[in-house]
Amino acid sequence: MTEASFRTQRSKKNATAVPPRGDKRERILRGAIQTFARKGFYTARVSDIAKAAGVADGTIYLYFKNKDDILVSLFEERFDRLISTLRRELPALPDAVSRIRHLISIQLGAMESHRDLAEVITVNLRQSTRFLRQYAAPRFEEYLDVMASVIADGQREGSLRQDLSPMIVARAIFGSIDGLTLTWALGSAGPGELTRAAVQLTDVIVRGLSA
Amino acid sequence: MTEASFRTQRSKKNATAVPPRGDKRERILRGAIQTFARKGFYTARVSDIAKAAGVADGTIYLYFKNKDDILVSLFEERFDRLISTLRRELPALPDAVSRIRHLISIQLGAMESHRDLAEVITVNLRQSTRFLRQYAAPRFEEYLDVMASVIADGQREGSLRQDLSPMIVARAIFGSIDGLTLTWALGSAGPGELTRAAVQLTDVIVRGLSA
Amino acid sequence: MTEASFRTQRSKKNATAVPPRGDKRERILRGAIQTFARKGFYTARVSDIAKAAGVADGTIYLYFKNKDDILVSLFEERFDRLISTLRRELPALPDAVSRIRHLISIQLGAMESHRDLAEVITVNLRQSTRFLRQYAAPRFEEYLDVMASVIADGQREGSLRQDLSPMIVARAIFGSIDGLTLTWALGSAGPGELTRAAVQLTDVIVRGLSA
Amino acid sequence: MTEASFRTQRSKKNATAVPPRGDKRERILRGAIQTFARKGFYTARVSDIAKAAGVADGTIYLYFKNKDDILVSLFEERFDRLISTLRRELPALPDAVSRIRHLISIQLGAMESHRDLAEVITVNLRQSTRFLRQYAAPRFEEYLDVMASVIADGQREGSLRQDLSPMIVARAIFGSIDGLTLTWALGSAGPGELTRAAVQLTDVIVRGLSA
DNA sequence: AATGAATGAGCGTTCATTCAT
DNA sequence: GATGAATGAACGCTCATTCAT
Repeated sequence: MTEASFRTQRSKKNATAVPPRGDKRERILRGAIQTFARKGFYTARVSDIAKAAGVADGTIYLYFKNKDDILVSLFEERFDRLISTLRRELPALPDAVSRIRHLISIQLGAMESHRDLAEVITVNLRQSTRFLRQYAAPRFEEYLDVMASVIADGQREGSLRQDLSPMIVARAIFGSIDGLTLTWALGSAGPGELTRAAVQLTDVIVRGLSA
Repeated sequence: MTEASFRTQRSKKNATAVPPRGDKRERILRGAIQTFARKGFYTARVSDIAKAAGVADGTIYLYFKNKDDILVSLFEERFDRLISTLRRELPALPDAVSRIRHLISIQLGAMESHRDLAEVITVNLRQSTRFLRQYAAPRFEEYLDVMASVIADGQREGSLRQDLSPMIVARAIFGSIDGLTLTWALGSAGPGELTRAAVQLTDVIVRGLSA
Repeated sequence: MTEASFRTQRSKKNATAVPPRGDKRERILRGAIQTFARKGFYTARVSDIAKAAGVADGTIYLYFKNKDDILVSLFEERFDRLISTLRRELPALPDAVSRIRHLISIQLGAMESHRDLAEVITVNLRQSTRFLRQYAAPRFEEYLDVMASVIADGQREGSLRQDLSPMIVARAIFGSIDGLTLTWALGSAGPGELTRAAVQLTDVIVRGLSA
Repeated sequence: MTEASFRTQRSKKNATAVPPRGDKRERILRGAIQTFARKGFYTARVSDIAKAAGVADGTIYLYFKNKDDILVSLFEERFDRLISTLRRELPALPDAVSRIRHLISIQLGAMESHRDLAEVITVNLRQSTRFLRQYAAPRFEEYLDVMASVIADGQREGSLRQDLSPMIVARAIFGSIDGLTLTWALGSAGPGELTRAAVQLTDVIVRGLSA
């Protein structure tokens, strides 16, 4: 991954000029998740991904601009789903506390049911500072904003302490979720283990934030 | 980085048979921190590190087995310092709450005063799952153990809630610190910003954990 | 050439997993013969071979495991031809003396018509004792066995002296052929010079061995 | 070994400007023989030779111009001894046949009592055609001349067949000796095995050459 | 003279990407 | 669209050689 490559790669909205029809794109993404999770972004060869996806090496370049673009697209698409799920579901909940509860549960639940993806997001995404800064950070910021506004709402409601910066709290919450996910993904994960951790985490956070 | 290389590389305590005298080793480590922080582990060329350290390319191999070994040594040595600082200072403190406070402050303080190192540890270290699993995890575990035993002590003392798993709490706390560090290192960090965040974080955690 | 590499490199029958179709492999072998003959195995760069073969550097690695494997394959394939030629043709001849005559003539003839190959076999193959011992020796032994059994047959027939060890004689004959080839390949070889030498050599040997 | 390096390296009669006193030079040569025999010229590192000789790496360059020069000097000095021994002893013998006998016995005897040197001469010397052509060939020619003149003398005496080219015979004899030495050096050499082979070889050659 | 830490040119090999089929 | 053989730039590492001590 050329450091410089991040700067320009997303200049075209869609990396693929005319995305050909079919499930191949999705198969490649799945193959990439699997391969990145197993070997890491840099150690994974494009041909490994092709093999995992059951396509020829060259086919990948019909759907993605280059290797970086696979990771970027992966992150973009999966993360977008998470954000829109949250945007759709959170408003339906009555108060800040239940929203925080839901938010943590959604994120940890998503990770628990897609372990490979969890590894890719918690581990592989952090390939380089520049990648994070130039590509991931903005989208990540968006996610943190969702969190922060839940906190801010709660402060306005009066249910949460008002002496805290919503953004700092959001970062800390995100970090704690990420930390749990990471250690879970790395360890010999028992099923449901992550969900159980979620309950305790939520509990601590909610109590720590309550007015 | 060969995935397999982690398995054996640290078999000898010291990668360099007879580390020649001098400050060169330290200069190389510093050059590596700087270079990894700027470009990421994989994108950093060994010759970049050499240039940053002001030595010839070949000199690096007098002090380190290979490129991997630089990262590993980096992590090992800097992390060891953190752990031993904690092991030395924590017992002097009177109760669990002040120990948690100190622990968070030490870790965030260390990061704030060594921003490049912070980047390397929060970002570059996560190069591959296998790296984490095979090399970093054990040492990381050691660190979490220190945290967990502070929590467990507090539970025995009666100052902390007893319905929480110390290990889960430790992971979450570590994650939240790591998350703050990451966003700080990536952002345009104002001086003291991290320290300020630390206060709020500590406050939430302590309140969340209190009996 | 790692000394150790000979031990395992031939573990798979065919170094190339799925040798792609085409004449490229043969072109590379020819380029290698030319290059090794001109510069010697160690001094020849892989890129020299590629250039001589008219392929890209990387292409070589589609057909050969590594540089060593080129030399090994070269030797293996060309030597095998010689051995099977002998195995096919010798039995047709009526007596030991004519077989010896033919054998010498075949070997020297093969060398005379492939001067570069002659150089590679007489000179470059002797890169290291370990190479000879671990790889070349067995195949070489096979060749000597063919020779030795011709001698032994002659002794049984009664046409050759019986007070000599067939294997020692085979080694000496091989050496004398090799010596002539070497000096011929190194010198300013007149055409037919080697063939003329062959006649004299044969004559001496046959007379020296006759009962 | 740069191919080009042979051309110029011997331009100064003595590679070492002022050969410093002492046994170091000899120790280095012995270390080199041992190391070359074990690992081959190219695979042997200069530091290996230094270790075998019990001197520092840099010391080698006080006695030899470079790595090539070690091999060249080795060959030169040891071969010179052989040639002068022959030049001294052969004239004392009464006839061509006993001279041939002695010559073979001297050469094989020298090899048998210095196995490492035998390996170096039969194997390592053949590093590259250019080395042989530019450096070894002349001295080698000198040796062959000694042999050839013994043959020519015998032909003039009438004891040897006159229909053979003395030079071709010399090459073949040298080759046969070399072949025996090589297989002996590579194999699990029993003591005296080479001497025994010598008797048979001599016998065949003498009979083959007799008028 | 002797040392051995330091140097840096040089090369084998990998692998993302291309393109003829 | 799909393929996969071919490409060649790029880089980690080695090791002969130098030179300050």
